Amino acid sequence: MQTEYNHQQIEQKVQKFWQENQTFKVTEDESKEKFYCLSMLPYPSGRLHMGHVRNYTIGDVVSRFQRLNGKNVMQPMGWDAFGLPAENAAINNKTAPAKWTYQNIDYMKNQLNSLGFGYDWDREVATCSPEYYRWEQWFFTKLYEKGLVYKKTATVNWDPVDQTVLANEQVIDGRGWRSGALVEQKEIPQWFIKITDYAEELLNDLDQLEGWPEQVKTMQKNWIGRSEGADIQFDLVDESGDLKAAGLDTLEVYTTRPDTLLGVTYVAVAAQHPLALKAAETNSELAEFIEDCKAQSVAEADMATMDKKGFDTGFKATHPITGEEVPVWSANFVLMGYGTGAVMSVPGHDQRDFEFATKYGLTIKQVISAIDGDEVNLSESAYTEKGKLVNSGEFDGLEFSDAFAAIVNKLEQLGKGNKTVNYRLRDWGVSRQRYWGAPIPMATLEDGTSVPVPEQDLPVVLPEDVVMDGASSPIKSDPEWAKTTINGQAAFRETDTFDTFMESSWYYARYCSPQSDDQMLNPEQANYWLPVDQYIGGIEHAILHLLYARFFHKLLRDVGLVESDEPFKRLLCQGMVLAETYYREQDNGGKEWFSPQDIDVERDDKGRVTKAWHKEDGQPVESAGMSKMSKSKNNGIDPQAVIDKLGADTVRLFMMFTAPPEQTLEWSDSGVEGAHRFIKRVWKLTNDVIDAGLVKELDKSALNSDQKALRRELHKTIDKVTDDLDRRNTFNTAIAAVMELMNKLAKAPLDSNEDKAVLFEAMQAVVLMLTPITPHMCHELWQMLGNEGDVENAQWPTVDKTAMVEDEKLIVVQVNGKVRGKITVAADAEEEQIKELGMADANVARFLEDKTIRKVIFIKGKLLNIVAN
RNA sequence: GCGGAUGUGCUGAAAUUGGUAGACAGGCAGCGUUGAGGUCGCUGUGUUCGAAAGGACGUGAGGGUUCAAGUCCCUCCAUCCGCACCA
Repeated sequence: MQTEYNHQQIEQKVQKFWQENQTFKVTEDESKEKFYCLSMLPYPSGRLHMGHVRNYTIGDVVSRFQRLNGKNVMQPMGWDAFGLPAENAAINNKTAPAKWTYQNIDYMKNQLNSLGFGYDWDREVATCSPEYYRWEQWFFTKLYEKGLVYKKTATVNWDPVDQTVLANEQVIDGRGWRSGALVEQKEIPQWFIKITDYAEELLNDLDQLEGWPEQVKTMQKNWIGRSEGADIQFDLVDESGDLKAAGLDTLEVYTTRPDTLLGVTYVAVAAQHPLALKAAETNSELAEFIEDCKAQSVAEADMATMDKKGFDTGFKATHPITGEEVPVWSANFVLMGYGTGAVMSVPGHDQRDFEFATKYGLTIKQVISAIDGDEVNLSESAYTEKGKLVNSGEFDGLEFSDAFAAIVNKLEQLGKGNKTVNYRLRDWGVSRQRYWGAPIPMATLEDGTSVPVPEQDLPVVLPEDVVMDGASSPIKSDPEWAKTTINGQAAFRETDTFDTFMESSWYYARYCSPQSDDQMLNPEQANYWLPVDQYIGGIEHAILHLLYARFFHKLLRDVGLVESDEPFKRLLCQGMVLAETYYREQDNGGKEWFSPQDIDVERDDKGRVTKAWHKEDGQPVESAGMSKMSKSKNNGIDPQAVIDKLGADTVRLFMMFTAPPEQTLEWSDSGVEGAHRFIKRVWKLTNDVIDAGLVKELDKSALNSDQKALRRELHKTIDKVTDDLDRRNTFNTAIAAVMELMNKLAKAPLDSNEDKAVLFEAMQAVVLMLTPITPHMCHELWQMLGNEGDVENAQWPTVDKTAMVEDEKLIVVQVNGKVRGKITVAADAEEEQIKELGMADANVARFLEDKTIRKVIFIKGKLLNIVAN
């Protein structure tokens, strides 16, 4: 008796079953191999978007696959609940950020359940809850005690109209997004964590991460940016002694090219450098230049592309080796907050210095010549290759590494410098001047000293019942909130909050003991589960989040909470989800964007889109191709609508089939429908096999050759799918293999007992193989096939190696590398025999006519290439 | 600008170790089922020459290594991601 495939009924029923049976609840079990599968936790923005659906589908497929393979699988989920959007929503909707956040969490949790993800919800964590962030605050005070936390001034974007600090994304073309005022750079004191103390280890331990994509490791390596160079001191010419009195009589610079030291023709300092400020006291033009630099972005991308500008401070520095005087300039591309705020300039051999020197008429001196003796031309650009020294006195003729060593040695003798290792990585600034974040557990005593909030006073709770006025943080504008006493002394709390990267840097560890209320982590539980076996998230987190989380793990290790060195064994970075974009030009030159769901298209006989128009008004629209689903282009597809219409299994299947996980995925309505058709075909074939009468016992010796061939296909498919899901993470090819098998199964006869037994074996395996991807349907089909127990607790199918043995092989025959024939030979045929058969092929023979055979290449079981002329 | 990736039919893609390019799907076309539409099933579908057999060409562009290159090497182009306060 056939039953109709009804996704709503099935999915609701199965989801209820999972919930009632707590199917995905896990505890530590030493008798089983553990598998910790983690997807990056979402920001509760209101509704799930397709990017979430893709990310979490991958995680759920991996989890269910590992479970079928007998592992004790933990798959938790939580909420990265602090952040800027809650503040914006609060201002717009006149609600408190906390209320908005909790409502979103409720809604999105339901959505996650409607997609059938197998989470252990008992481990749920919301990072905005005091039970969570109290441990982050505690940990921060531990780091403070260990000397890993310090305070220094750093630059922020300041909106002078709204009187508020802006995030980089709130600065558009140099102006505040709400006020439109020109944004200024402002220096304010902020807390930093010394990630640079761990730079070496963060770099070296990348080698341990065999399960990480090379590209991510490379990006991290470049980000950390270890370099070997030298710190070099330039004394300033200080006849009056004023500079010495002000402590400004030397400049220290770092360079990776000490071999070019003799080519230094000037030194540049940041606009905010004390030396520049001192010079500006008596030079109003310089003061103006420094003022202009305040309006300039400090983002690396802007720094690299902006106009290089500078101004002569009038000071002179003495070259540490030659004793020559070189001018000291102030330059907009030197940052006060990075390194020493000063650089030496070698315009002959550094492109940026070259452009600067050319612009301001500074001396350009060649000190490097090409090793191959080619002429070095410094009229158009700098010569940045490493080469042989010239015009460098006693160092002439040395090549890079000898020159490096000799010059550093000389500097050491003179007491003017030394060899150092430097990192591009900067310390982690964790202060944010915002309300919706974890309060930084520090306070200032009346004498101005900073102290950590004592453990018994934690957590410092963020008040949740607040009104946002759009400018100042409620805990900053309330004068009472900051007042406190620390160890009996009056003090003011820190009103800045933590960078939200703090919360996401240790949540993976908290999931192991989420309810622990006497310590940050329960080390026993943490060490059972950690490290995470498979971590899945967006490539956009490849550097910052993953680096901070790796750093935190090492910090947790060093306070004795975890044993491992690295948090994430294997990493998968999934690509973005794209959709078509359509627009119409508007009178004001802007574009009006239309949802792809409101557009109809016409195609030519090749299937190419020739015309597109809006469904409602019938008027044409322009296509702007595929781009990332976004509000600004109005091309987001709401997952909920698709789940309601076609079911969660269909959405999951489409997501996993359409592209390999690390590539971008293009949304396609017809593709989704195709996925739905496949699901119905599996449903129907299983029902056909059941209706024909189930034969569960298979007598392998009674099979005819077609039946044997079908079993061979089956076991080859199991073999491939297992490898694709386990080692390769190529879910798309795994599904394609099952589809191919299904096409063959659907055409197979279902008459004899042997037919039925083979089909039963095959459908059992198909259902198991699809269970990770379309779990609702498979749960139901597994029961309909008469199995005892639930598919969630079943065993992944095993490969019958004997069924895979082939007695014939197809050999491709090439002449001079081009395919001219294909022959089928016995699997155990000898090379000589295959050569004979190959040359005997009529078409092959035709191409060998009148030619002499020079060489024959034979690749066993695959190919024969006859080289002839 | 720097760093990382991607580029294959009409479209999404496959080719795992240098060995049959285009599996699997979508679209389109045709046939069947149906009163019709939809559904469902079947067939065809890289370009080009040819009645066919079969041939030539073809993996962003150009060059190279090799018996053999989508895959390795060099140069270039285009697109996407990250660049430290969005998450």
